[in-house]
Amino acid sequence: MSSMTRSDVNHGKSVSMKDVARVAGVALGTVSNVLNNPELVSEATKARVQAAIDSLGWVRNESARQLRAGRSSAIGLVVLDVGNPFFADVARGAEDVVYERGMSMQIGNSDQRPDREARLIEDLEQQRVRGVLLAPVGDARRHVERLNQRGVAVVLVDRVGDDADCCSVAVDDAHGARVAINHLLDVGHRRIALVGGTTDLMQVRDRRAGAEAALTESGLPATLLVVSTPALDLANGIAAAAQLAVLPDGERPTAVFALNDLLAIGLLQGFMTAGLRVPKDIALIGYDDIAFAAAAAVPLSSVAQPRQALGGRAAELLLAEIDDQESGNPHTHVHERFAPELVVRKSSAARRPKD
Amino acid sequence: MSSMTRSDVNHGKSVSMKDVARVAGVALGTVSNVLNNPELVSEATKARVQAAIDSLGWVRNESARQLRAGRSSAIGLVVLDVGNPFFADVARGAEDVVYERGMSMQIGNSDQRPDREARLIEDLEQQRVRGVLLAPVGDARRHVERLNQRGVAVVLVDRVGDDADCCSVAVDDAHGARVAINHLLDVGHRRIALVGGTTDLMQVRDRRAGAEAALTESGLPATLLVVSTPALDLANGIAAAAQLAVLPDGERPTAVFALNDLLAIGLLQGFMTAGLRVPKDIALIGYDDIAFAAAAAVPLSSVAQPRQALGGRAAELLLAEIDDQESGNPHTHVHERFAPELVVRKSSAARRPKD
DNA sequence: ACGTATTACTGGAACGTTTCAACCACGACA
DNA sequence: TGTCGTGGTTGAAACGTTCCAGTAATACGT
Repeated sequence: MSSMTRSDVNHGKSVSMKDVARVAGVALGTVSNVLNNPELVSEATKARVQAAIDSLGWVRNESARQLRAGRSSAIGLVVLDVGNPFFADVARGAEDVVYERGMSMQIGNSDQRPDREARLIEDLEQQRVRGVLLAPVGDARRHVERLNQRGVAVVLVDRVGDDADCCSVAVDDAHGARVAINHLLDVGHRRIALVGGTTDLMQVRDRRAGAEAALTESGLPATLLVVSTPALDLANGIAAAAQLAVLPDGERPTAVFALNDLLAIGLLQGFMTAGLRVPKDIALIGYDDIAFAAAAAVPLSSVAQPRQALGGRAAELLLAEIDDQESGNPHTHVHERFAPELVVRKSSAARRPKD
Repeated sequence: MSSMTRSDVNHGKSVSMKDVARVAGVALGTVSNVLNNPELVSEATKARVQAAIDSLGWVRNESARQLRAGRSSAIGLVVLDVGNPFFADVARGAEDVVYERGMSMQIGNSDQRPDREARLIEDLEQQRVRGVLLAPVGDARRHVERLNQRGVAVVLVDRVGDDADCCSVAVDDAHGARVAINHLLDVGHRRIALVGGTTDLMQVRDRRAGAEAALTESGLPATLLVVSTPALDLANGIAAAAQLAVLPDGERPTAVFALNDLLAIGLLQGFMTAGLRVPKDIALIGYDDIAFAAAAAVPLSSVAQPRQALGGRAAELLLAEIDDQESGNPHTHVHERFAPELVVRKSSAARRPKD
């Protein structure tokens, strides 16, 4: 029972730099220097300290480090739905940029619920993150103001933020919707449904507005049926399909513009089980062009967004603002807007004009 | 210039409880009591302190709190690929359980790279998380041992962990593969390909082993062609399809078992562009049964896993172990194994036995 | 031999919490 | 009248870092 292997070393209280210093026979400050300013320490002591660290299995305590520093080196990302590949890609794009700079990123999803969003932001504040990438549900100004006041930089993601006091990156949603609707009109549709979301989401408002504008601008005798859904996911797509499928043939829209691909894929599934054929009986176009869209039962036409670039650019803007803050440079907010691109696939194939 | 609105309040250094105490005219400890032991404080002071908090806009400093507490109230989740809906669902299941208990969860993805995995675990250690949910790439024993030694509980996710000193939740991968292969044999396939992954992933090893076992047990004169891919994602599926498509007709497998749905959907896409028809020219079956499988170009047969339950149960086990640790109870690791379920769809429809 | 740099290291303060022993006033009880 | 709780509050000591003003020792130029 007298042998002591590496594995019994750390069974008492957690080991601190003080312990390392004691074992290495140096002062606490020296240990700190080995870690943070190695050029100030002689090779010999460096080695001794390193040996002590290894033998004790010491691990830096991030809380203490942060407390002393007064701030963390992390940023937060708050998205509407991590389950949506769109946001997964945005997150990936942002993460790459953030890691590049040696910082870390904390992800949270609000599930489109304002209360959860508020709670997440509060948590991030308590953690003293340096910045927040926010894909807001509803009005973001409250959050932006609050965070700015605390010196936390904010970049709005997937949301034109020229009304708020912060940078933003977005894709021109109104334009995307306009293009989608024009395409449907082009191939001959006159009774179109727009499915998705509730108007507390800015994206939804913009896309609806774009769709309506396209319709009126066209001067064509076309109608737009708007179907709201509580969320923009597969399940709601399926439900909406059922709702549309029961309409009598002459009354049912001949094309559907879904406000995102999750909905579109759900609609597609719903139509298929209801015996409606896409695009023959009903055409379909989605939004986001997630990777699954091309592989859908009927390859899905969709409005493509540069997802990863969106996240990456957002992170870059955030880091730039943090840098400016740091160095005392004046910062002017920039609102970057990407252009969406229509990808036409089979789900909206040309229809012989019949009604 | 003498007026002072709420919004200039916090422009100097960050406000601390000491400031709150000063403004409220009480001792520091009293402020703390208002927050953590409100029943010890009179209503009058409680109100005064609260007012001070509001007017100063004080926000708790989580680092200081943690430093004092010696540990955080967070757990970490390390997954192989956040972009994969399988893990998104697992995360969701875990998150729900964790939040229920007032703790928080930090997600990281290793991208199937051992170095990234190690770095993530290191970060979590530095943050003094209470526990880690780990979907490991490669051998987890090293990590488990290290973390346990530090008093950090670990639960292995999607991985039978009876060889490691920790709890685990998993789905019986060998069984799932067996069922899939048996199904393909049943519908008449004799030249089968298995596509996916490299053997450093346990799931891959198990599924391959199960597939081989099914083949030999069947006693049928069937062959299994194994195609490795560096990752289990869409892109690799497409690449693998191209590789298979160029084989001469009599040599090409008549069915493919993809080790996950991402691959399967990629394969499907690849086959379609190569002019092969599923299931007529080549049948296809996936693994995971993610939501997109049913909506794929050809509805995808797949081996379903209880994804959310997996995550939820993992979190429960982790929290239970943490509780035991806390209360000094002895803890016995449990290895929970869920059963996968075959979902047959069109992509593996019966084939008229011809060769 | 003297001041002056330079290099390697030390010791202690500070960060913002939580916790805990001590204290005070005040009424109840003997 | 003294003693004992008791509800409300205080003050200070931790927690584990980083940072900075010193000190000690060595080398350098005059």
